[in-house]
Amino acid sequence: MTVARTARERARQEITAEILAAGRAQLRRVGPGELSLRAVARDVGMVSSAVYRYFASRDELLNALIIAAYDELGEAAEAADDAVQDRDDHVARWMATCRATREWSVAHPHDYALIYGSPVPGYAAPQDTVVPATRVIVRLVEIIVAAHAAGSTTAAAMPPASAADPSGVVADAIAFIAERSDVDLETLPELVMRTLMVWSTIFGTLSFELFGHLKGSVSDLEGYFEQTALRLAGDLGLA
Amino acid sequence: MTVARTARERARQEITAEILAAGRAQLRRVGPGELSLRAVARDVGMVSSAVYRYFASRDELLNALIIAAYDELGEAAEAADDAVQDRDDHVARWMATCRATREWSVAHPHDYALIYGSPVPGYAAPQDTVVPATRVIVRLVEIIVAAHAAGSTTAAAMPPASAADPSGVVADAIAFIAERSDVDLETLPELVMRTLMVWSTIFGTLSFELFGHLKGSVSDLEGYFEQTALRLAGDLGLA
DNA sequence: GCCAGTACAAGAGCACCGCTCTCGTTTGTT
DNA sequence: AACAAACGAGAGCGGTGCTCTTGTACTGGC
Repeated sequence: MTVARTARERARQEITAEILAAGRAQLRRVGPGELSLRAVARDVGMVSSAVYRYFASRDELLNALIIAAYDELGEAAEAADDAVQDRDDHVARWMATCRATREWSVAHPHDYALIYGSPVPGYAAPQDTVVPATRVIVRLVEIIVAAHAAGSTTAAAMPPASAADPSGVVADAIAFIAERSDVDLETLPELVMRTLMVWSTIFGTLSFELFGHLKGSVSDLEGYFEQTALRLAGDLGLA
Repeated sequence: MTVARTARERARQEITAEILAAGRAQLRRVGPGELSLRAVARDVGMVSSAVYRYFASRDELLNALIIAAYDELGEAAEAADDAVQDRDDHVARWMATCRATREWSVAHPHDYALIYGSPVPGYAAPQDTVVPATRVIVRLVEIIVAAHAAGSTTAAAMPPASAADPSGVVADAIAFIAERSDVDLETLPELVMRTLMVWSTIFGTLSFELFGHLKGSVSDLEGYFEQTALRLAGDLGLA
């Protein structure tokens, strides 16, 4: 896989990694919109045109950085869940995963903006970002499913009287999960609906925090996120 | 207020409005990051340096566009609520306001990205954006308060057993509302907490939709938003 | 071991960007 | 009428993404 045959191939891999690292370093200082390919080139001691041997355009470089950011965030979230001793304490696992997600986001605001802010390249995210982008939500779904399999309250599985059956709008999401795991959620459309909503709430909350929309309304941002995550766990029936 | 004394002042107002309009027109084609002050100048038949007589920098122009976008969105949301005949049908008012918010956002994706995407200028949003930015949430709070004053179920006013008292983290938000209206929510911290969460869910959902994060999970985006808004109304006790 | 062929880094250059400065001209005030 | 302020145009600076050309170092086949 990562075996580098010739010296040239090895060098190519190393330099590609160096450019990527310089890009990530620059993202610690400036936002995605201000990230300059020329500046990255300078940081690695190259002339700007040389970088084009490794990335066809600035957008392609940004795309690689997007994938790296998704992977790092997914890694952090999964590690936090894995670290929970009692695998049956689903609330603890949920909170650990949520906390890790926020902590990574707060620590890497520009990376967060890169993946969850307004898309800078085109509108269509390239296909190769899909898998790394799903790591956090896939893990969250695993926790939710485990909790419900263990007999957590099915309160969240019942739609409110006023709302229509969500089967139609969540069909794609159910298929999405079915493709990626052996979990079949077809009999729990309301739970899937709630999961999508909770997912939106988590990243809506983080976007609000990181983009400054909570300024003036919430000062204890960590405490607010904690309270939010707790209520979301309750909404999902993670007793 | 808008009375223009001299011809020069009148011209200044008109040209400022022209520049702003050209900027908004450009936002229909490109995103905030690609908005070019020089292109805006060309559109209004000026040389780029002349624009600096009206806006000190590109960021200041963007800031004016942000305020305009906030105001347009707030206007759309308020108009939708005002159009509901039965003022006591709080669910109808809630849904109308939510729908209008989504409709404006979908119709103006670049304006949406400008105000709810990653902030392009600095980190601190200038003070003069605060008031227009609050129009939607202030209206939503009015509906929620009206519903609870009318005796809607107080289910949402009770925190789940597992979650701590949210009074601490929502204190600023309560003060924020108290400053802007004669509503006192100090006795309903859980409702305020839920309102903040719901607010995050709405814009988290819209950001996910507009920034492409629901691609592959939800195809009927309008239906999904509708179902989401209905459940949020339920969560808030808008019986 | 030599020789194509190829990957590579560097440099010049293009069009565009935000922004500054200067220079006449127009407008409003005294 | 005289002065000052506001204004539009132009040139120019340093920066950007990207392309093209040029010379060089490496690689695989003979």
